[in-house]
Amino acid sequence: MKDQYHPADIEPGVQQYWKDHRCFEVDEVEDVDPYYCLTMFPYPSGKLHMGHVRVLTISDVVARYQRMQGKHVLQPMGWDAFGMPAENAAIKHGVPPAEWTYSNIEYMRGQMDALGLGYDWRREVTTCRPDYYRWEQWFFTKLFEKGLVYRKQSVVNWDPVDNTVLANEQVIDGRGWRSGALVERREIPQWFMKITDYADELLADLDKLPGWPDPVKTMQRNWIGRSEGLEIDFEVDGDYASELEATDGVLRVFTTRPDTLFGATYMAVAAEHPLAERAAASDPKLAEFLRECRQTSAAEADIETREKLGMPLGINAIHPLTGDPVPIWVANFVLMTYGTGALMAVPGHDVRDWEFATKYELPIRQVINSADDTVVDIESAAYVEKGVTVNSGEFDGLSFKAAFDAIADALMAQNKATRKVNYRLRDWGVSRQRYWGTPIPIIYCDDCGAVPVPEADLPVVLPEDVVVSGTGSPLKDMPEFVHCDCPKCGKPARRETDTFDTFFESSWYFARYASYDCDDAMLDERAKYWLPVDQYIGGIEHAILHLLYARFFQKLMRDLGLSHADEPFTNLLTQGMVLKGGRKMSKSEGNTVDPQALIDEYGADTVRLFMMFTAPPEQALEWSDDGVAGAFRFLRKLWRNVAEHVDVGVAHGEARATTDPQKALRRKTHEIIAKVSDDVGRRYTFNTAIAGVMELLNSVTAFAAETEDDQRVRQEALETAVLLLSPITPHITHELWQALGHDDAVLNQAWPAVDTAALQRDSIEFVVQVNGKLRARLSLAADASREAIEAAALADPNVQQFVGDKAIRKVIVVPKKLVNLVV
RNA sequence: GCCCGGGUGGCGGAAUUGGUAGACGCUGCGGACUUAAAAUCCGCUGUCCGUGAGGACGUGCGGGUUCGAGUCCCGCCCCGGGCACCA
Repeated sequence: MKDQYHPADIEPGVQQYWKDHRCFEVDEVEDVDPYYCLTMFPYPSGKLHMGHVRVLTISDVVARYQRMQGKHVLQPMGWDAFGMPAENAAIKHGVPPAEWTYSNIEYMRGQMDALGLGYDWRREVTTCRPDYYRWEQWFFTKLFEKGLVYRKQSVVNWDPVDNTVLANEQVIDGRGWRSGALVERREIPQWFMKITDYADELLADLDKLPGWPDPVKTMQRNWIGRSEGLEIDFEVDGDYASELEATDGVLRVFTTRPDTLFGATYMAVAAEHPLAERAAASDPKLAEFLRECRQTSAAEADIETREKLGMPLGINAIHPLTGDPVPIWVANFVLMTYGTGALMAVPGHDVRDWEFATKYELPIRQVINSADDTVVDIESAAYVEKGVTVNSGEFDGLSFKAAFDAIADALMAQNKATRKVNYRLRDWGVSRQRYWGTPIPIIYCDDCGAVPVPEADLPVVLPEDVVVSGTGSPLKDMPEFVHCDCPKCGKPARRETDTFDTFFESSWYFARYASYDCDDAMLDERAKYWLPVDQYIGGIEHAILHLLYARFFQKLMRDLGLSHADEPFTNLLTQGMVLKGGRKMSKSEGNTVDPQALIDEYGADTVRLFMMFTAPPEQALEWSDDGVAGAFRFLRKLWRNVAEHVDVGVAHGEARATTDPQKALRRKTHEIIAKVSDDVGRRYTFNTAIAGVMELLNSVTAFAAETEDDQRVRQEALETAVLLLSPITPHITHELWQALGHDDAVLNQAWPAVDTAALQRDSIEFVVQVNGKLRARLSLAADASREAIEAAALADPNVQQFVGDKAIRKVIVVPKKLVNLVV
């Protein structure tokens, strides 16, 4: 073999070997243990960025490790190919979105191959192709038939100058990114999916996912936000029957704290609430205020962080138990989309209500006292703990639960309340007023209303040869697309021009990989073979939306009989971002690193090794050019060690250790096998696994091989290093494995096993502490008795100095580790 | 604003169940080899005191629990992710 490591000479050849031998093409064979390893598929933005390289490498390492565990591993790849960037590129460069997308895919696929990623490319899925999206159109029509989709008015960001809907990302400091105009919230009709029908199951099944990180499950629980409370009806003084039609003529509010009902001193409604609009009709100041309220993006973060403002409507509600008038205000922090768009404000016992009441000098009433001796002073702050009711008439002196029940019963007896489970989770709005997406398969007929496109007419193909101008959807300007006949009555009708949210495509692609070439159904039997995904890997930024939608889709597919699994992903690994200079790598920051340049300079193995060594996968990774060079140095050192070893001679056969250096190297070899197996197989801490192999190689370097036995022990150590590294750096280890005298490929080898006999130690180092501070280290027999350990510790001169003539009060011995003398 | 993370040497990080803080790598400094450079190898590298042995301090800040806290508890500060139309 060559004595120098030249990755450019070996990597293309190894990749060709995998291709020629179809190493990563897997079918549904029996009597094997299938393992489905999946990476979140990328958006084809142009070139791979370092975040891609990181997640793709992590997945490839897992897939190759599982293969060495004897699993029948599927690792597919595809493209989340619809989305806004393609439209932006089209506006900027005049390239049709389809052409731009397909050429990006070609380029990025080549980069993935150059990284040595082991995919079954036969199964490639591209979401902008009709053979993919036809099935989600079909799926949508099935859900329509089941009543799981519906159309309603919903808020969007409206740019009044460009006359177009903007994504939250396109609103910068409250203004449209192109026009600079102040953005307003506007309501338009949109399609929704009833994810709230599945809220309870989505919540409960989180407990069936031990392989998911706890923070992700907590975020999803909080996002679903189940709360048990009471819907309370407040009569409104005056005739507002038509404004309150949706809530049976009353102002209906949801609260989780009915025990504080007597402390409600005002009501607050959203700016979009019909009562506010009615009041504004005869009050120009109020109308102006509502207009200002609407002048913000629809993003919750914007609404929640702006200054809390309000105005009285001049309308009173009537307290359902006291009969007192309660003024109704409009407030800019009340969300029309949560609950009923109205709330009862209890400033004494809610932080936000307290601040609002203080600002507008509204009354603050204490109706809860502490259950212990804590002093409650609602003049200085809201008291939000659950306690005992006061100032609540006949309901005084009750605990939270008792007051909740008593007040609920009293109201329900008068038909003024209903026990209600409320969710923070809202139904999923899937309509987008954009071109580059899946056409929503609906036809509008003046007589028949919204009619789903019949299966025989699917797919509704998105025209790809278009000019995108940036104002409005090009589909609206294409009569040949819009004009059609009603599938029900045959009269002229109009086709829906909105497209699906791109989360729609990414909510089921994991299943389609199994049935990638099925052209008569969305999924077939093969989905049952592979699903659920054993290991799913992707960015933490997807912890809520994508992962919740995919879980929802899996349940929908199950309920339509397409799949058997309740949950799509058994184990989840969320990887952190790649940073440079402490900031996210991005074009706008101007701090990107091109993976291709690195592959050209150092080879794919170095890039992979650096990515895996520099940080554990869940943490953010700080980029370092010096670190890449260090990774390359390590591979060069590994190569040189093997080259020098085989130069002496390949030494197959049992590695017998008789001398102390032989025993030490064998012990190190097997300690490292144990450590790396745990790090890769259980902990997914690839950084510490690599550190372990580095330690092993340091031991090999320090080992002088003179005898034939020495040579065998060194052979074992080097083979171990090569096998343990092979999932991470598959090209160099492919070459080195053959150099070490093997004909078969390293990727088909079994993961090495620990020889427990090699781990034996005669003595163990104990740490001696006096009052918890380290004072000595002692080498003692592994089976030393407690008394012997204590005696040896006391005999140490440094320990004696710190014990002195003080009495020993206590001795704590941690077996095989530590002894602490408390004086 | 709300939900979820994170903060350890000059740097990335390690410390897996409350038990030796700083593994491994990078950087830097010193040395070997070389005509020279590259490459490679060896030594040192948390701060302070000390020739040394060793000692004091030290894991964002302030308190607490414990024989013992980077790790657990309470209160803060700062940074990152998400907030439903970026993907």
